[in-house]
Amino acid sequence: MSSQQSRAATITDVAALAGVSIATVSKALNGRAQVREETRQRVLRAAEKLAFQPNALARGLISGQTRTVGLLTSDSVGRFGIPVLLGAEDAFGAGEMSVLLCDARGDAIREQHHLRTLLARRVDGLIVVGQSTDPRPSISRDLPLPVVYAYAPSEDPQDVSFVPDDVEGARTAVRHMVTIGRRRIAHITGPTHYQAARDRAEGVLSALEEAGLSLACGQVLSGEWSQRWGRQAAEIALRADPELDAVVCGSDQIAAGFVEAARERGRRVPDDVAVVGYDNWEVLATETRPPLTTIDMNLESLGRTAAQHLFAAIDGRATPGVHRMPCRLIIRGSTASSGD
Amino acid sequence: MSSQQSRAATITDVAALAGVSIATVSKALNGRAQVREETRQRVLRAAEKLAFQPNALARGLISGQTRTVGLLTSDSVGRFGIPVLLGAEDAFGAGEMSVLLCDARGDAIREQHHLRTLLARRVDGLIVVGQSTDPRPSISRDLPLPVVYAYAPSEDPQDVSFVPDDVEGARTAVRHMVTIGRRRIAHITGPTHYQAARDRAEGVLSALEEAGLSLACGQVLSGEWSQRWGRQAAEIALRADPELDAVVCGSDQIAAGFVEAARERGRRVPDDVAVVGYDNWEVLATETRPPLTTIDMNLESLGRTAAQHLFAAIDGRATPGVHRMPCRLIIRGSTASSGD
DNA sequence: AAACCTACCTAAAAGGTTTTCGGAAACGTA
DNA sequence: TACGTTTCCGAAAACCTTTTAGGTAGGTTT
Repeated sequence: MSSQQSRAATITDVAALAGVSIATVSKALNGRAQVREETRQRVLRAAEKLAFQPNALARGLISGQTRTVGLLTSDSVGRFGIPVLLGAEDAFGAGEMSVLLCDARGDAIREQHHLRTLLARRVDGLIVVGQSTDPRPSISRDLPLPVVYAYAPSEDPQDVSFVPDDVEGARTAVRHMVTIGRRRIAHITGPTHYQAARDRAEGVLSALEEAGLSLACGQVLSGEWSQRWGRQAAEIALRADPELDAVVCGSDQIAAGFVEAARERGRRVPDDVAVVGYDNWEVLATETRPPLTTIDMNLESLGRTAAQHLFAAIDGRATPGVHRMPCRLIIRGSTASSGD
Repeated sequence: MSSQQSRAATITDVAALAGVSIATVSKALNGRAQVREETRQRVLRAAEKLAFQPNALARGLISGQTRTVGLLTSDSVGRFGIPVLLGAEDAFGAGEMSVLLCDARGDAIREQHHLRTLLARRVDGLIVVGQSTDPRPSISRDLPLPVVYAYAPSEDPQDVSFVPDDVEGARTAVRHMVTIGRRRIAHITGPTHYQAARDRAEGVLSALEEAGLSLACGQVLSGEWSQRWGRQAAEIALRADPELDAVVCGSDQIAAGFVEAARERGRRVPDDVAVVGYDNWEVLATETRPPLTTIDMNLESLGRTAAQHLFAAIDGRATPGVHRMPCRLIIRGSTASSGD
């Protein structure tokens, strides 16, 4: 504790220094009328001198508003929760809101515990961030404050949820392949017990149907969300369908594995086989050879939107239901023949 | 707002329901003596029924303690800040502390702004998380609360900082190479304007000297922190020194690039060339072929330690200075010939 | 000179909790 | 009965700020 001041200045200290009452200080500092300009200046100088910061606790006690929201995540380590978190923090940070971060580590007990302390702290609202797009139990029942779910929707349709539109995202990927002239398109993705895998497969199939094409390899190739599976699947797919000219992958990891294996087997990407990934996980997608065309779920934007919607809900204007947020196509070398 | 209760219960409501004064309620709930067991039970039942949660604002106003710490990060997107953040949240979450998250986006102005609001909220302490191990300006001067720096140390030696011991980490990597019988060891790393690159290079050189070896390739190969540079450097190094039998890389990204390029040039890893990375960035390190032996900076542990130290500092027990936290070697296939 | 207005400022209450101190009741003792 | 003890409970102050209602001083009008 090198240079710790005794204690933070209060409005009383400022009042004493400025030679006025605390009521006048409050009005001067908050821009109220009813205070002479000269007096206001005197107060301002005194506050400046004492580095006065109004105690947010006292203020919150009166107003009933803490200007704080809770961010309850179940997915600390994952790369999905973080961008959402950042988008939310971004939206709030612009104003005067602060974010109270709680990580439940996927444990319901811990989540309840955190919920209680957030309630005790009288947060104005709550954002619940999931670790996958699978629906999760609602916590909003009988809760005296607005709640918004991000990434993982609530099971209760009365709640407000924001999720990426994976079906449409996958459709976008397929349409892109069709646009660049590909006809034999396969789909390699993660475990089917993930909603994300099912949604993306659904999108792929519907877009293929629309284009009058059938799925290459005869079926969706489901495995893990790993590079290793991407490599394995590459061998399976390239053997099963030598005419294969495009692969839509369920993740960038899978796509990276595919690209690597295809390259080793002498297939040129994108000339022989075009590849599109999913997630736009930059460190991966930009480092493959060639860099990956991929679908970006706009997670930061999703987080920001969720936060903005929470503002609306705090003001009493909520729009229940699951809101599907658009994804966007990022074109890189794995589908663009003209270099990376 | 489907099922919003009118408003949270206060201690007055509990007192009325239990037929006692608010003072008695407070004492009963906080386990004070001076209250008959039967009365306590009555109060407890009333509180339970009303789902009473003591207002943390009121409580903090009295006690002068908010049981809240601020987490000020400049590195939202990076993979270094996050684990530290998690470790800190972990250490606090175990107790009753909450974390107020602020992201300055590397902007000094925004940092000042966040600092002011944290002060206004009367946080009990502050953790400042940097985005690299380069020293950063102190914010603790004349601040009326304890501050701990994590990952990026403060420029002021009076402050308390926790950083990974990169010099020793790099030495560990080299010693491992020597242990498995390698003699011609090169070092490929990131830009020298990073403290991390300089520290790791220093560690490599000192460990080589200790072992009586000289650096292969004649010099440290500095480039970017990217896979691409790892590939380029592989060509340079393998041409410059065909007898090369080990490479210590400054990051897993560089190591991944090196392994890939070496493989393509027909060098077997680890049989011909052993490779060790840095960071233990799992998604990368476990997906290369073979998986990477690497140095883990124990960032979560570092964050936890910083948080625990902040507790101590809040209690008035601080230990100024830069604390270097040990790294650990993770052995995988890129140095273990019998491995996967 | 009395009444009124305006401009500026202050006293006090409110918000919810904890803590201190005093008081009341019950009981035992002289 | 008078007094001291113990046990339990309640009144009130304190934390810091904002807001409301009221008060004072000076000037203007009748």
